[in-house]
Amino acid sequence: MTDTTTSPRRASRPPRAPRRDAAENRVAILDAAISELNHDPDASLETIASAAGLSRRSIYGHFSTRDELVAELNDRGIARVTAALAPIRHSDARIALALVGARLWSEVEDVRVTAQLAIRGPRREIVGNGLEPVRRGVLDLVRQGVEAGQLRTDIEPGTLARLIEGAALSVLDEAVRADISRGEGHRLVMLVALSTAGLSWREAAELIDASPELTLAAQPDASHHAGDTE
Amino acid sequence: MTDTTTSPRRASRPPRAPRRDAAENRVAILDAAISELNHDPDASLETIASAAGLSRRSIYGHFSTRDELVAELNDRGIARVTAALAPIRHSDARIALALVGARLWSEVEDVRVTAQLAIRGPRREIVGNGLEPVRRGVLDLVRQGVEAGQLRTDIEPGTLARLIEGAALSVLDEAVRADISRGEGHRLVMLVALSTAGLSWREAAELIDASPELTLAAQPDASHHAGDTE
DNA sequence: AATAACTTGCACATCGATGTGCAAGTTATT
DNA sequence: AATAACTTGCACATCGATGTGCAAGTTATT
Repeated sequence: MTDTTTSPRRASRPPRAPRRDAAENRVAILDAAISELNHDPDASLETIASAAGLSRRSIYGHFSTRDELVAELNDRGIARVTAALAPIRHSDARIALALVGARLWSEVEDVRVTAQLAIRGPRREIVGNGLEPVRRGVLDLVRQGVEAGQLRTDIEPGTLARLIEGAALSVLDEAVRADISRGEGHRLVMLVALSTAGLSWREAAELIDASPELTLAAQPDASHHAGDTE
Repeated sequence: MTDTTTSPRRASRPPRAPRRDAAENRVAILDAAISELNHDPDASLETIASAAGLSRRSIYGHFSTRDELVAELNDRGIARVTAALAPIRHSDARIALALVGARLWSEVEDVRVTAQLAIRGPRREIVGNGLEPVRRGVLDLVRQGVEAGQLRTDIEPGTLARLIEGAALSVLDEAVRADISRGEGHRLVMLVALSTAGLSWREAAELIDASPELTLAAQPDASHHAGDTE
């Protein structure tokens, strides 16, 4: 049990601090869970545990139920997404939307589980609540863009916002499927977001290339092949 | 057991024909399964049975295992998709792609389960095989369009084909979520497919409005199941 | 009206997964 | 070196779901 009793009992020796390896294992479990649940949303604790290099029993030392583990995953995902998207503000809604895609992309692995949980499955409603602020943000961007005459007006903003969200998700799916490089996926998700928003592919490319924020965002490391477009 | 023993035993009275209500129940089960699995891909047989107005036990009179039921659902879905998409051929790949979206849309309810199964979950590979021909078809269309200079060239055809597929799927998701009208969804799925393919929203609208095949396809009214095969 | 086809409800076996308790081992920390 | 923190393996209880057998009921069809 990792439970750290914070309440100091008087007239008793101070309890020893929790061990470091335990904390590492906790992280290992979370990482393994993310990875396994990406492949199969119903992966068992047994599967997750062994992917983390631990026994199933040990998981219960860190999370008292499976649901608690998943909830924690979800919270972290939401926190990351929120943190990544919060600072985005731009006079050009198109650029802002592309940025949303780009930032999301850089969180792919960790965020995908959350996204999936939020969209499908019986808990959709409950889990999705945490993402509400993010969705509102995207919706606001869409509205802003529509008013500025930069985005399509043939689809109702609310719907459009969700479609953009969905389009971005398919890029994440494709990324997992085809093991896309970081740089490639980065550009891809921006292109798709802009396309869904109504731009032609040439307009999208132009916008991205002309905008320093967007090209810069592509740099942050290319763990795979950094190779430019062929 | 619905098992119709076709082998005629000599020197015995001909076995009575299977009853009609049994066939109806079978259909009811399939329909209920489609509907329930749309909400929760892991819906139990109990849930499906009661949605069909039958007892769980009765399902085993029609399907010997749960997997068999799901497999049948899947086969039907594939058959319908294949049948709906096969006749599509058009000199303009853009129109053909929009048609793909439109035809898919008209099968929404029945097809969504199949699509989900094909994309997510541990059986992805296996289930997806049946859709291979369809996917090749879309890929061919994309290639055709790229060669004709009608579609975007900044995304590799294979990837683009899957992204279009994914975009269409999000419309289906949105449809279930927001209970979109048939006519609206019809147009939506075409717009999104074309947008993902690289057209600007104005180009897409123009193309759709100028093309009789596409506008006509929108008509087929809101009548539900036009009548099951056989 | 007779009969086969079907449905239902119950009891039961089985499976995979979750979650607990405990004793015996390891390992980080003091 | 001592000790608390942690992990492990086992046994066990429980749960929800699948699948079967069977006897007793219904209902379509002849």
